[in-house]
Amino acid sequence: MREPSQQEQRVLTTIAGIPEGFVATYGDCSPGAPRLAGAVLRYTDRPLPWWRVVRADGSLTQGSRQHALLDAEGVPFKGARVDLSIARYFPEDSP
DNA sequence: GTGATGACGGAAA
DNA sequence: CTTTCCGCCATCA
Repeated sequence: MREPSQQEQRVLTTIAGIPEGFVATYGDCSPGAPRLAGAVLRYTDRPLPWWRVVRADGSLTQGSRQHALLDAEGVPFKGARVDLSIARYFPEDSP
């Protein structure tokens, strides 16, 4: 297994630290390189809560599966998007 | 080794 | 409101 870079490490740590009922954006997990966050979720073998990661505008990337999981956690929706003004999680408080 | 791809973001038109 | 374009970085072919 390859040693995770500092940026990858941040992505892993951030996603793992998202509390139930909240979400974080790709940009929050990987500032300056949001595509990296997407790549990590695609290729990692770690058990991460991938459904709690949404686009910067609150729209989902994994359609109904993601919607169902978030809805089950009580994440507030505004139409087809997550209401980030309520459910957004800010990783700066997390290690 | 080079080039294309993608679970993105933000600005511009 | 929508569409287009460029930057970003690990993985894939």
